[in-house]
Amino acid sequence: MFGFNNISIDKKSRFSFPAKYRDALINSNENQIVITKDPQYPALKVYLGTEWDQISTKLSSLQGLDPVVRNLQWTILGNASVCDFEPTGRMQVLISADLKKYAQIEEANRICLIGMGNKFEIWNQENWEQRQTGGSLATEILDIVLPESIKDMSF
Amino acid sequence: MFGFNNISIDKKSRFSFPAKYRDALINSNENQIVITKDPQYPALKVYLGTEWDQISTKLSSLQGLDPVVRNLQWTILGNASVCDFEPTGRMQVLISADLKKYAQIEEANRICLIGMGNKFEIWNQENWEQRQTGGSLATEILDIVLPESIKDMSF
DNA sequence: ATAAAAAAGTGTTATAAAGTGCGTTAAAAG
DNA sequence: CTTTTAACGCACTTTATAACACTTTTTTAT
Repeated sequence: MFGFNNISIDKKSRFSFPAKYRDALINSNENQIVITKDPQYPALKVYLGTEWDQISTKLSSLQGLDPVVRNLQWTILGNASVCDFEPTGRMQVLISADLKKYAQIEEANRICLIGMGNKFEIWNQENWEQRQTGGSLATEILDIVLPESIKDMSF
Repeated sequence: MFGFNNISIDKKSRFSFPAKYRDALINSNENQIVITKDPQYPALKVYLGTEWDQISTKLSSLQGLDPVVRNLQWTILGNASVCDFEPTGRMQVLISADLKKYAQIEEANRICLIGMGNKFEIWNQENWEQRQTGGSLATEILDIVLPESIKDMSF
């Protein structure tokens, strides 16, 4: 599941997955979708249920007394929103007010949904364009020294 | 059980778990909830009964001559408040005056309840926002050299 | 020590807000 | 032109919270 999509969100903050992903979603047998914060950019990550189970299990098991680990746990686990998901239906997903704020899509009625294979990202249109043209964003968080325990994880 | 929730506490210092966690709580078959102090931050930890049994058993079994271990035992075990909990009911939990003070939510009528998988955290709203945006808090306790005995525990 | 008063804890209900589902219209694709 | 997809609007359902009433415990005064 790849590619760029500019889609609408309704008054109740729901978006629906583009129909082109339906078959893949049905085949992957998912009934849950998880949205959470991207730890580095003002964007959201969208995981399928089984993918999320793996990531969250791994991340929760790490030593939480390490402040870098704890920060990642807060960001990723502490902001995750799990939704029931029916790929045969309308494939709608709600974005919480909190996550909208983080991704700077509070006011927007359109968002960018980027297919990244087994996960998606949600971006504010302007931020996405700026990244694509090589610009950097004010809120980037890049200079973290990662502990060994999370070096082999891909979020 | 994941995610951020801004919820109210009533005049009697009770909060109720968001309904979205009900199914998970019923399935986990819990009838007790334990609230205690977070050893590093001005926040509270909320454990399910069975999870608490494991943590508290493990922690109490550690030898208490090491001052770091002793401090963790005091903080976590010595401040735990066990409540009966009925997931089919209103899912209400009382926060003691002492714990409210520790988490700096004495005056607040709203708190942040953060789902971290198998446990929750309770934060004062301002502190949580500050942590999320990378700020540090005055009361943080970070520079601990951990003894081997607790390196494999995740609280 | 007892009774009254105050405080703390528990439970119920009503109302507004948030979330969900579904039909219709509009737009795009084949 | 027909079919599919996306967007919108409305109605229904669920949830959150504040207000209130009642019970139990603790404190205070006699």
